[in-house]
Amino acid sequence: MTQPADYARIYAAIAVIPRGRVASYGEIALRAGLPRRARLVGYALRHTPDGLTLPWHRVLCSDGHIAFPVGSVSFEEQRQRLVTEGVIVRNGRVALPRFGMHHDLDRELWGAAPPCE
DNA sequence: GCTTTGACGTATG
DNA sequence: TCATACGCCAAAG
Repeated sequence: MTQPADYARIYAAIAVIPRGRVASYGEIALRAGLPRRARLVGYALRHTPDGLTLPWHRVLCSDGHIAFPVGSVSFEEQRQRLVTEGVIVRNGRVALPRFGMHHDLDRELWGAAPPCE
């Protein structure tokens, strides 16, 4: 069932994530029209074609933690890239309610300033 | 073709 | 918050 077009949509969905924002594997899968296929997103990222550059560091697990093992080179690189974009990473985790794409709705409700902190 | 392996996710205790 | 279990499914061997 999985076709080349599926991967294209996965890569496209990732490319759309705004700077300073993050999304989960599950969200990407959903946006790509592939519900419950978060693992496929992981596979797609692992095998990103040469020449295609993506904001892969903006993809996290559903609870906001970095998928790589803590301390691994990839982990550090992802954390660094996120911090560089202004995303707060604490203990290998990101506060999805604040940095997730879904947070856009809150802006309309609360304005520029977040309700807390 | 069957088994194992994941850059995952949800449920449950 | 941590752990364990199970669902998921394309690739790899």
